Amino acid sequence: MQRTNFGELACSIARTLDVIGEPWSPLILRDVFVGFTRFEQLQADLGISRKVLTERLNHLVECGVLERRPYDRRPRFEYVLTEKGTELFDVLMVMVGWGDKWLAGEAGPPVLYRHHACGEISRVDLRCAHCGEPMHAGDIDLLAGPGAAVATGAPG
Amino acid sequence: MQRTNFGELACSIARTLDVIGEPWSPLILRDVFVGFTRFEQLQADLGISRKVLTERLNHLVECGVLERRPYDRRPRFEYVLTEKGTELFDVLMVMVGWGDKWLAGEAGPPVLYRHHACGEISRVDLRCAHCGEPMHAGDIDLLAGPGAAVATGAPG
DNA sequence: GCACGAAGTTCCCTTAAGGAACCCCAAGCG
DNA sequence: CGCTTGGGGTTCCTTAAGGGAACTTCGTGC
Repeated sequence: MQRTNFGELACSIARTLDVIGEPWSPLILRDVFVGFTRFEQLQADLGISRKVLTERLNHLVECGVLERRPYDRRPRFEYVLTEKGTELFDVLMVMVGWGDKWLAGEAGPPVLYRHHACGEISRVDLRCAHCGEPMHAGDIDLLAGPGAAVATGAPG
Repeated sequence: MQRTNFGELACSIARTLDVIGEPWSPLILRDVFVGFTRFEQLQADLGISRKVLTERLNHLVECGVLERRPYDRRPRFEYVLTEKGTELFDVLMVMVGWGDKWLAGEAGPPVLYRHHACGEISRVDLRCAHCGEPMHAGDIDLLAGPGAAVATGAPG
């Protein structure tokens, strides 16, 4: 599969996909966040091919999303989220919110989030960073930004 | 590439990936949102293979994220976001926020969002739907929910 | 010095993406 | 009526990526 490289597009969605758009990558980040930080743990939990897991981990480390660090005098390593990677978890939380609403069905959400600040079972909601009001697809206009390419198609 | 099917996992991230996890799907949704709603427009703007575009559109329609509807007496169709698809745009907005912050570089964001409610150029922020305080990776505990599988690995 | 276990590598097979050519169908036109 | 046009796909071939299992490497511990 000769896959197109999205990273060159003047589009932050495409660029983000270049980091976590490959199959398994979001699930790897989820597992690392949950506490499966070692190669064997990830491989066993996800059932991913060892070859692909190696590739994904290397890529995520190169992108600065994960950090590979030794945890033993023997050559043993664990993968931990960097600040950049931790912030990427926002994307996953929103995916969970959507999946819980539209795909969970009768059984209900497989996982619940308890919010530290209020102690309640809750979910994320998108708000405007400026005024704090809800901010969804219908609440915005798109404008060309400073990094817009000169003559490309759709923006992102 | 015999790709593993994520949809069966008791994990809302995996389930959401089953809908938009394949290459191009998020970019197709972005384009549809921006106004590229026809096959030829999407193909030309994205530079995607017609075969793959056909597959992706069919899948997104099957998943209830897009609706295919005629716009002419001739067999001409356009793809529009359903409510389910519109809400999925939340995920893309958060991806844009992260990409703008971590990947845009010197040039700055390629696209700006103006929020209708306040009229300002802004970005999304994740808040607790219950108390309204910020809600990010470090602000939550995970608990098993009603839809949790009995004996699987990491939750989602 | 031998087994062990984590962390990869290597190899082969299958399948998905790219890309270009081709097809179908309803108008529109002469 | 027959020809052309253009949107919306389909077909076919090539290439590369994922799956899976076997193999390697390197420090410990016994």
